[in-house]
Amino acid sequence: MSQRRSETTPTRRRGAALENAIIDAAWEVLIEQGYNGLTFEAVAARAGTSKPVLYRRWPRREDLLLATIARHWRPLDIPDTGSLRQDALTFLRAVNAERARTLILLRIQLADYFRETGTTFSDLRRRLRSADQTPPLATLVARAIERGELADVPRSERVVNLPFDLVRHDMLMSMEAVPDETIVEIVDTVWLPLLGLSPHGAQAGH
Amino acid sequence: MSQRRSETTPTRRRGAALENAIIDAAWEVLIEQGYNGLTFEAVAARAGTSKPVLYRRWPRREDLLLATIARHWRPLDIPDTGSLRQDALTFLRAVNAERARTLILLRIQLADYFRETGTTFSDLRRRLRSADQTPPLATLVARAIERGELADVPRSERVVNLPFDLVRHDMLMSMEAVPDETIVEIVDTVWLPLLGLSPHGAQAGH
DNA sequence: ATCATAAGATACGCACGAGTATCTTATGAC
DNA sequence: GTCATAAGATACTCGTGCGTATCTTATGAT
Repeated sequence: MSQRRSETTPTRRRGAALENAIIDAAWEVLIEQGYNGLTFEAVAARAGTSKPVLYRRWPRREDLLLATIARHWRPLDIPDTGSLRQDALTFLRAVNAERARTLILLRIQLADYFRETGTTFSDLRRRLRSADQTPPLATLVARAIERGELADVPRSERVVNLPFDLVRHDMLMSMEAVPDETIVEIVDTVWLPLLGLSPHGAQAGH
Repeated sequence: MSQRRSETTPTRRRGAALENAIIDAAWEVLIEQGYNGLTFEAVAARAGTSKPVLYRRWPRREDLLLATIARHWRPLDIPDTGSLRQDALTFLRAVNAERARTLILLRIQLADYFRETGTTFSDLRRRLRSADQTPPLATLVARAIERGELADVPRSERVVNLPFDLVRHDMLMSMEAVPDETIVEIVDTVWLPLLGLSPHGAQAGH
């Protein structure tokens, strides 16, 4: 339902309150209608304001789009549970949670934007990150090596990042959350064996 | 350049010649402009014809879209080189070749269509396939077991289909062909070890 | 030669959204 | 209380495409 002011309280929003309402509206429209549905008209209506208000702040659609995404882009915490398996499961479940999943699915939601601008999802990620970051799974593996849980041998990035790539693959194919059993299977029957670990001591994944 | 007839040869196309020209034009527009760019106006212009000609054959945009995809949907041959590794490399390289890759990337090109219709890429695949098919990698693994190259033990679908999922993941992320070294790495450092094989006897991948 | 069919061209009314102009008036600084 | 600023509303021109109506005429069957 529109946040348009009711007639009995003709209060005009200003500053951060107004801009937050617009950015929130833009995010909702983007997620529900995709990039092509993200129009000034639709966002203004959803935010209960009017087009000149948006044009004054974001003269181009790309400006509005990037401001919207930047507001919702937050890196995930990297877990430290004491066990590589538990670290990986915790992290992948966080990736699969609604907020993080939605950001991954931007790869698809913004396909027309990438084509139109000749940019890529990686370009967008680089633009939004303050600095280069170690991939989270590389950090988890490094900690496991420190704990003596894993042998300190060279491993390809492909193998280290494997569970994240597989979870992301399933998300991109289904556009939905990945079942928890799938996350457990990926870690237990694919990743840990490849790393030279067995899930022998694994407890129930819940 | 449009296939519109030159004035010196005012020949009107009919039947298959006309329909093939339209479907070819539709495919080009779809691949270049995405689903939203696939308009009757754009396709008619590209095909060198006019909108009534399209509307007479395909009254709805979805009709035109599905006819276009059906014309280009062809299953890949499953290789039989005598070696699981070589079978997998050959198959994945075919997947990575332009025609097959383009069909995989429809997952992204048609994102707005799927959202609008509440359907999925899997629905589309089911609709286009004459019958349920064994996933190609399952066939390759079955043949390796028959040759005695692999132990005959139960294996999860996840593990069997892994290299295809990883190649597809990289394609969806980059919207481009996957480097050949990546395909070799996926087979040699991820898949074969998981299956209990070593690429020891592996020759150069070319 | 005749003729039914349909290709191709063009125009039309309509819907939708971009982007801007214009207006009223709420609002917060002073 | 005054006043500059901008929120919100509304209207406008323009561009684009939908889907259909109308027309001319090429074409292949007869």
